[in-house]
Amino acid sequence: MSVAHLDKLNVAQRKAVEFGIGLPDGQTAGPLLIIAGAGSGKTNTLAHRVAHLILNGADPRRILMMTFSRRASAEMSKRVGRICTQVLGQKSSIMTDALDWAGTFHGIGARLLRDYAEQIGLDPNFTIHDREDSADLINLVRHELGYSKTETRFPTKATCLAIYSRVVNSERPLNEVLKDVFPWCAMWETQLRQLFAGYVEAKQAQNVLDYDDLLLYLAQTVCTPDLAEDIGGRFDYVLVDEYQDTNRLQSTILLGLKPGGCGLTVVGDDAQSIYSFRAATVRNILDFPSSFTPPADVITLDRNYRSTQPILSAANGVIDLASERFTKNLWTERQSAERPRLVSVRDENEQANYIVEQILETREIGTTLKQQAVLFRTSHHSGPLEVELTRRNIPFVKFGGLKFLDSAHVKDVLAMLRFAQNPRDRVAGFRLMQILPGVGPASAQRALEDMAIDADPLSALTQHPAPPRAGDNWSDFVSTVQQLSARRMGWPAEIELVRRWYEPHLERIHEDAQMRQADILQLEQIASGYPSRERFLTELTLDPPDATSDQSGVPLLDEDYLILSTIHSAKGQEWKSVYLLNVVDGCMPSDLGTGSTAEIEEERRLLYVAMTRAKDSLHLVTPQRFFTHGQNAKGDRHVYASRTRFIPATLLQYFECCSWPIARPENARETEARGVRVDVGSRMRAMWS
DNA sequence: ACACCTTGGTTTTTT
DNA sequence: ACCAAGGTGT
Repeated sequence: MSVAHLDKLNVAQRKAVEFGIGLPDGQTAGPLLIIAGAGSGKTNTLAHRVAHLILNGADPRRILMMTFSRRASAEMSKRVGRICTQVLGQKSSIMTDALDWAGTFHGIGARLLRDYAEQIGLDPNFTIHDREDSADLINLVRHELGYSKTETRFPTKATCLAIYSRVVNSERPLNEVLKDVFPWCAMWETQLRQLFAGYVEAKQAQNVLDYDDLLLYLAQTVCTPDLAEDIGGRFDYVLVDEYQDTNRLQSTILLGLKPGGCGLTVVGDDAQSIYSFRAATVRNILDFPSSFTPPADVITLDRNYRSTQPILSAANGVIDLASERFTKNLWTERQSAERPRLVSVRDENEQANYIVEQILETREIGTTLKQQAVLFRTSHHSGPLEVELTRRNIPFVKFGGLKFLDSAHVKDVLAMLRFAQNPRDRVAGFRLMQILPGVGPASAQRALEDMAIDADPLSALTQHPAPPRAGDNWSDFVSTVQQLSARRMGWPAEIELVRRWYEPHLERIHEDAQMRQADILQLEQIASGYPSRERFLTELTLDPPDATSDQSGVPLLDEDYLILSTIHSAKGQEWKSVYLLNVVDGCMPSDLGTGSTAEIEEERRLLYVAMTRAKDSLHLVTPQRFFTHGQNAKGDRHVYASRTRFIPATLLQYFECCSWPIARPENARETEARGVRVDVGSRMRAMWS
């Protein structure tokens, strides 16, 4: 057996790859925790371990690989595929095709729940609500309970959902969560409890699951002895990447799947924990070894292969100031004379100009656009840059932030498909009916009520009298639903039917119907890539197309384009050149996240994650002022900003500090020489005299 | 009674 | 530039 692939690994990596493989009597490896710093070849090591397992006779169909985010999951699958090709040679495509239990916790959850639905009393036709849908449903219950008319303002639907989600994901009681995370809502504890009870009942009556249910139901399932053995027995090896991003509920699932920790490997880095707003906790990593008897083995990877020493020194400097650390500083042998740049510019427009110039310059010397990325804290920070890129015809793809699927018109079309799939889905029905002119919340509720109490909701809908002023629109709607449910035309012809029903409404409702229509045609394109309506609906909510580029749709694969990404979505990625926007207080840390020290610490780790994405060159840009688009009560248009608090004066030694554009005195003189003065005001007055 | 319009108060990051 | 209450018109 060839072990050549192991030669490229360092001692620690190799230990992690070979851990517990080749034990006598076919014993499986015990639990293993790999603490791995940024760029230490973490995913690579995991991928090698998978390849090595297969090489040593493990059945790829019985290997489960999970992570929290879709981007990380895609990266993991890609790397495993590549390593397997190298290691396994020609057999590899058969083997990697069989490795199909790879995905996010939510995606794996959805898949397992469809398999076990019958056994846990779930209708396998369940539909999945995204966050918006869940909020809408919670809002319906909120109205029913009369909480929209309270004396003082009841929390909004989004806040209610956030609280609910936090309770579920952190596995903590409501009163504690309220006290710690949502103190301003603590007075509503009783009402919230009632609201959540109603919400859960509504979901069950409508046969829908929300994101949290995918985990919650799975956790419940794997904690039921018989089923646990059955599900756990399907997998010989369970590997989890980005373990610091998991929360209590997810660790419950893991421990349920593999109570003894046999075949379980998790990889993580506490310095990169940036999802605590989703109840992720570093305690999962810290407590992992002692969750088992005997405790899990721990292997640490602290050699960085990605960045040059100056970049790494700066990043280490930032994370050194964190109040709590568990992992060691990273080291590398990649020397370079170039320190990361800290660039001061006047405002966000100059920031955009600076970045565009640098990017083009870098491309001139041979770094493609794809090897460069612009990162930012919140999605809208890239606004001015996107304008500039579009103006100068530089193609880009943006990850994170507003999605295609969030736009109203796309949601309308999807709601129709969902409603036909599952007529008990009230959120979908409620939305659809109100599209029709002359139909509002009251008429919609009445129709849905009729459907809800009927054993056959569809026939209840046909028999329901049309609302007085809805006219023909109502019967058009009903017959469209019927045709879709009858499934005569098959997929993807169905979506064309939906489009034809929706088009007149689209033109009536929206001024910019043209652009929106193009989106719907694009949705149709995407839809035709899926084998069935069910698959399309499920996979679209769990795995929506997350990249948005300027209008014309995602650039072709062979085209070169620049990457724009939120820092969160950049996790696990790397680029030759990285540009970080708005490295100023108020953006990093976001002034929304400066409440508690824990939040500030998370913002610091965020900066660390961003900086460690860079291989060769790193630019942190600090505009002296930036726009806050009217969110403060004050509504101040621009705010004067100072450098982020995470880079105090003591750390400036690690950076090359400069301002841009470089002041050129002769330019100033030129302007003055040209300086013809015009009194525009007097000309204006002259116009009217 | 209901749909639709106006006005006032918000907003991160991901599944 | 977006969502949730209250007011107005049919």
